[in-house]
Amino acid sequence: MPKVEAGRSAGAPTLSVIAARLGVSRSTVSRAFTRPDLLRPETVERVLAAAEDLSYVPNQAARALSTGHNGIIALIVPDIANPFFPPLIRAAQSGADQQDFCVLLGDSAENPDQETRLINRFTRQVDGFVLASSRLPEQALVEHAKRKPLVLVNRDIPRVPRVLVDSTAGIMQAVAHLAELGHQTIAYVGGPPGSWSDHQRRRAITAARAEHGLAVTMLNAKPATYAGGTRVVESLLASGATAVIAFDDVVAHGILAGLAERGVRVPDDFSVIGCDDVLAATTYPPLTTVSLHCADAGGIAVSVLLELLGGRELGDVRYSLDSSLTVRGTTGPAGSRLRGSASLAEAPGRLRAGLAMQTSGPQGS
Amino acid sequence: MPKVEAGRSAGAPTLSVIAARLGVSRSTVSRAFTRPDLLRPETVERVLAAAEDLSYVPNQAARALSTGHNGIIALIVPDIANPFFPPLIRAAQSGADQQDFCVLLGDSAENPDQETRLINRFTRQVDGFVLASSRLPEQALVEHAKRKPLVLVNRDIPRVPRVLVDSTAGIMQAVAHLAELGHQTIAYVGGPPGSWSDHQRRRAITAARAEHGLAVTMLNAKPATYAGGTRVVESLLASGATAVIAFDDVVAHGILAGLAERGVRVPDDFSVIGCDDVLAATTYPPLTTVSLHCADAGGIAVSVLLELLGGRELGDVRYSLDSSLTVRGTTGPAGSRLRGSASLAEAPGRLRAGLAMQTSGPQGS
DNA sequence: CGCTCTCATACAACCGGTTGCACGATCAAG
DNA sequence: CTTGATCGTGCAACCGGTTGTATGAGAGCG
Repeated sequence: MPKVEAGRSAGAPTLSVIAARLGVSRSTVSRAFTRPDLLRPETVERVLAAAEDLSYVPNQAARALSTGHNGIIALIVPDIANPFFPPLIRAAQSGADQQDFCVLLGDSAENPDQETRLINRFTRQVDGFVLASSRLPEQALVEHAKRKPLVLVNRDIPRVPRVLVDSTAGIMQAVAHLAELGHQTIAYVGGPPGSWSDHQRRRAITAARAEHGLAVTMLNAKPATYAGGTRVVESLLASGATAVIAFDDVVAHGILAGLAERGVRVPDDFSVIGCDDVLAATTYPPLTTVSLHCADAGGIAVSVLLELLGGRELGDVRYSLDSSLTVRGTTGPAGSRLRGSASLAEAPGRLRAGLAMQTSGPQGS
Repeated sequence: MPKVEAGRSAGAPTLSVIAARLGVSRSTVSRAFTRPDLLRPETVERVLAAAEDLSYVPNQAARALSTGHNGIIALIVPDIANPFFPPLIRAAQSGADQQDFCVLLGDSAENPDQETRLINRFTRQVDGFVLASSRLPEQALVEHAKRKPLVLVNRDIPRVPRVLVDSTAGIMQAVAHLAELGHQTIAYVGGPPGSWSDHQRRRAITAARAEHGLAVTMLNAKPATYAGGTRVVESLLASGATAVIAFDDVVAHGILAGLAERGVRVPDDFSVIGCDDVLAATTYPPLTTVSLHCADAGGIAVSVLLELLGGRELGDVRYSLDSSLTVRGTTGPAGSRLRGSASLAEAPGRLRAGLAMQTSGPQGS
């Protein structure tokens, strides 16, 4: 069995080998691949046949060296395991692939320093960047954008190409939906600090609150994970809310679990709305959530980047993808919560106090 | 604002620029980075300072051309969005990063042709491959392994380095667990054709069945997704089983949804066990599942690959990671299923027949 | 004081493609 | 039959590093 060499592959044939074999020059062989229109069709034919025969694969490093582009773009996300990203990554990879680009993936672990490290490392080998939900300060991003073509996802910085998954409309619909169901006090459980999406959602909720005359308690899942969602349930119930909008589907599921543990039934006693619509397919009842086009964002970001690489002048690019509420099974009419008493029996003092307060308030529908 | 050039970055300084500026030769500059021990410390100092000053970044393509290695490894998975993979990908990326390697990610969409395309495309730019759950025929993989260093995850091919997430132990425990709970007829809902994991799980179940004297119905989720899981519920109930082991957590959740739709309560009426333990954090009650060390698999695969690239001779590498059952909330004692009659009331004819058959059989516990 | 020997650095070839330009052949038009 | 355009191909420089070898300066030694 032939041993595979570590560095350059064993007998990987080069242009010269093919050229020698055919008695033509290296440039002819090269052109057979890059500019076949300059060659006699028959010559192209011969070269390709020989290449095929030797299973020749052009050396991309050499090509990159002379042409100045590598055919690679970098995609950096804060957390691959966050279900928001895989669809985005997949779309990005597929879009890149269609135009003969590869994707270098980086996971910054929600850590700006790590993100910077990755950017610096990748800079050597890629033609451009897509940074999804970057946690870097605006100034740093502007700086990087000057050095290499760069497209942001879910960061809104003027004059830096960006693709935004805009949850405003969906969140507004979510609030309206809860209002229609008769909820009067709701809560928002926020996400990680520095998250553009979180900011945007907070703003949307605040705006919608006025319109519908609701009381909104702002809480935070710390961290913004399933466990964080479960943990926040105590304050959530104490707040007197009868419905919650969560930063994302993961937190929403954590909240669902926390509610279930306390015997609070969903949607009978409490309504829960998620955000992202990436986990709908994993619970029963299925989660009412704000659907975003996160996969599209990945595809669009890549195509913008490739346009940029193609040298096109695009001006100030700012794509905004809209959103809408998808009503499924975790939202229902308000006012029935006090029937379920299991939660009261088991509830700790603070929770009970919260419920008592709630009782004295006005009850809708 | 300085325009960023498409191809090679605007004024990206090269070795020569630094060399000229310092009045030294290019090789000296180069060695300041690669072999500083050959230079006078003071010289190294000066070079590094100048490099820093000009924010010099070595051109990886040029480096790759002369050294023969790119500092990139490829990782190809069948489906990024399958929650089994993100932890694996993250571990792989992080492991690679620690040794100054980058990861090119490919998604084959469960399609062997696409997988081959990606491999061929990537071959130009990477030093080696990690193929996770490859859908390629054994022969093709052996062939590829001859050309480039390659490590498989969840494919067991002699003389090709491989890391296996072995679910046998966990599945055995799962069957034992169900037997202890008094289940006598159980079902296995299998995964995608060609999946090594599915094969392995089938074998484990078959082996365990004999030991515990259980009847096992083999079913298939088509496709092996949430929707497929939901769809298989009808035949599942018709089979007379009172518990099911699903190919993976996603299918298990689909089954949970399908059961819930029919009013079959879990775990009171029916027990469900998943596999992978990657989605436990998304339902209530939390899923009883077979825990695998999928993240570890990614990390190990990468470190094996890097050892290979380092030129180490490792012999026939075959890592096997074990598994175990994690009991959570979706499994319970058998025998109570017939109490829940909602499902009977709504059940279509075939389902009812299935239940009738079941009734005539022996009932445990 | 001259001769090694060592050390730091310079020179130049090379990695494997790409590409502007030159050259010779072919062919049509004058 | 000459002339000039056109076409196909070869030549050679170049991309930006790496690395084996040559060179020169200075230290150590007799």
